[in-house]
Amino acid sequence: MANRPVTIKDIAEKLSISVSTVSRALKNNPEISLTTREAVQKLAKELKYQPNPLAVALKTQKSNTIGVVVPQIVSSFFATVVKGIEQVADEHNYQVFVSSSNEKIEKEEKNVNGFLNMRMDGIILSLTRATTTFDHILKIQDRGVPMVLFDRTSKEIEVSKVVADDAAAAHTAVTHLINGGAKRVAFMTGPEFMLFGTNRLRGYKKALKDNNIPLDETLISRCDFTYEDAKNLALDLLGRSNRPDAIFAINDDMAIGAIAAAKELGLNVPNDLAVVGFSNSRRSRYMEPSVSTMDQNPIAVGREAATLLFEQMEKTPEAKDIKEVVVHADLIVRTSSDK
Amino acid sequence: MANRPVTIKDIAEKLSISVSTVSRALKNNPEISLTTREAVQKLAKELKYQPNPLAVALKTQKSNTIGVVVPQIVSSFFATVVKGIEQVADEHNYQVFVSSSNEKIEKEEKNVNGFLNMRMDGIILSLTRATTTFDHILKIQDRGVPMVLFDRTSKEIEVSKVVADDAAAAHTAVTHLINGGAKRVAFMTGPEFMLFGTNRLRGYKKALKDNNIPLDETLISRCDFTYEDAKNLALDLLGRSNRPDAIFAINDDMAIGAIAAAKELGLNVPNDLAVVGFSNSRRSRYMEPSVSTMDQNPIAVGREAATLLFEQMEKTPEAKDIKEVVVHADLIVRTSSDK
DNA sequence: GTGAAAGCGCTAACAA
DNA sequence: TTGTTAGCGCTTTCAC
Repeated sequence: MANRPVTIKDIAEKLSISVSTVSRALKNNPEISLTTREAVQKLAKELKYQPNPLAVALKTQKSNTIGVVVPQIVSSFFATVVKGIEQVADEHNYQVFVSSSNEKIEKEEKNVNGFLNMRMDGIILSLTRATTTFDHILKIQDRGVPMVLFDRTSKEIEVSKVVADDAAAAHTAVTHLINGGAKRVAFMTGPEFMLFGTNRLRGYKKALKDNNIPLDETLISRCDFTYEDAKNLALDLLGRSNRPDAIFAINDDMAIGAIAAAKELGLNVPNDLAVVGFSNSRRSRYMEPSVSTMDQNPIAVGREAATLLFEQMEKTPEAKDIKEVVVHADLIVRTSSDK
Repeated sequence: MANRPVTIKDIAEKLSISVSTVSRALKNNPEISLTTREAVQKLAKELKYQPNPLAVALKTQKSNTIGVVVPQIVSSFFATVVKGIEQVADEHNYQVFVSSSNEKIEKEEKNVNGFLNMRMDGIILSLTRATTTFDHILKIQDRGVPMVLFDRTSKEIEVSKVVADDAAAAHTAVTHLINGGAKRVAFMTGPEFMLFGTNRLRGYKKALKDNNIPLDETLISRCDFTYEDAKNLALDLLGRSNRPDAIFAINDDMAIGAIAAAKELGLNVPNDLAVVGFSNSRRSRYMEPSVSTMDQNPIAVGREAATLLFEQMEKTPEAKDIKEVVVHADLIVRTSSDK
């Protein structure tokens, strides 16, 4: 028990050579004779030698790790973004460490500081809703550590970003509904202060305009992001005399609520009511097979963010330029399988 | 740009004292005069000194971190368990690092090795479904690093564990349905090879027996864990002449499917059909307000696992004993709010 | 009460 | 081709 890990020194002693020779041999440095190189590598394998990353990082000032801070990990959107990040980090042979700020700025600061202290080589983060002060972010730049923000970004800091095209996605979704024959498309969304809600609303309005459909403000309705609230809201919408013939819902919870309401009222989806739900992720499986979704494509968000980060890490500190990548959401059309 | 972090040496130089004095002063070592202690601490704060955890860990052979390996992070169950772990780690002033094995044993081994290399002080993990070889687990013990397994464990390794009481939970749920007046309780579950399915089935059977209700094998039905499959299965179940008057569903997807099927058939939930869904988490909000759920209590699982780990870390290597903690699921009864 | 020195495991400039 | 030395930032024994 408590078997000490094998060090470079152990190898050196067994082979009666110096540690520096071992170090070089392990890196396949051609300055070292092939014979010793092979001997070292063979023994290393036998002893299952693994370099101590702490020592390496302390010495080289680089840890081959990147840190990711997300507002919450209990969210398929963020969890999936992380997956995307891990994919490309893997390709670059970097380890990824994730921590969650739980929507609290103090935790966000703590996490960032922790990552900085750990000498991580790059940081990817998505801000808390409450983040209004940016000292900790500036500190990252101050240290010269590459960084990219995604999804929850801020105009107040100059840094590379990966964002969603909320307005364009909403435009696509609503256009799809209109092309399907809808004349009165309702928009179910959340509280006014949510930025992505505002952007999607913009796309909604533009789509109507582009199709010469007059805007009917009564079709824009807001409620909290819960199934129950959405269902009640939809019950109200669909109970009106001039009810909508289509609903664009801002997320899948709302779409599910809308469908439940429609069923309760005896409406057939999608014949009587077409629905497109904006989805964070694969949860669309909860929806009826005939409901189309806008998939926000979180894997792509993650991959783009990581790619941007690695681009920066390769550049010299002065050559770093700021980029902004927009990830497009995919419209996944599902046609009714009713008989 | 590229501002070098402040070190103990910087402080020592500014104060014209030795680094060892600074080191001691920062730890409030009473051997150091109060005057210098205060001077050092003041300057440290001014310069925003933060110890380099790499150097500390390298020197002290302890990193104040624990590692968590989960099969997947895109799962509210595991994500929530991690949250529970973080809570108690926070209380102990430990940092938590999480990595996902994506249900692949190679990745699991890689993660474990990474954590070991990083000299993490403890490891909490939940095995891949495919984990059948345990060399990497034994290596943890071999190194003398405290470890606890949760949820997905194995009888093949002697180690502390935190598990769910699947059988007892199922027993509670089914008893609840019977007490509510159900005579024919159906059990909707997944493929046969899933261990928790087997355990819950055991609880189901025992509950029937304890209530003198004869087992009707036709009420035990299996399908894949998707909404669509569950709905179809329920349509079949509920379409029978002697249909069940209650359904115990093994997870919330299935419960949702069952409810959708009931509605489609014009049955009122819970009057015509009582439903209890076994839930991983808070997703029960998708369910109708009148559906009760067994909450698996993942936060508690996480907290218990971490608590067990810290207990072990405090003990001397030889005094470590193996414990097994069972976390009980909570029955959350929701009564119909129908008017 | 404080400092000098060694060492954690590794890398790299400089010598030989 | 290989070894010696210094040092990354910190802790800790031993001296004074």
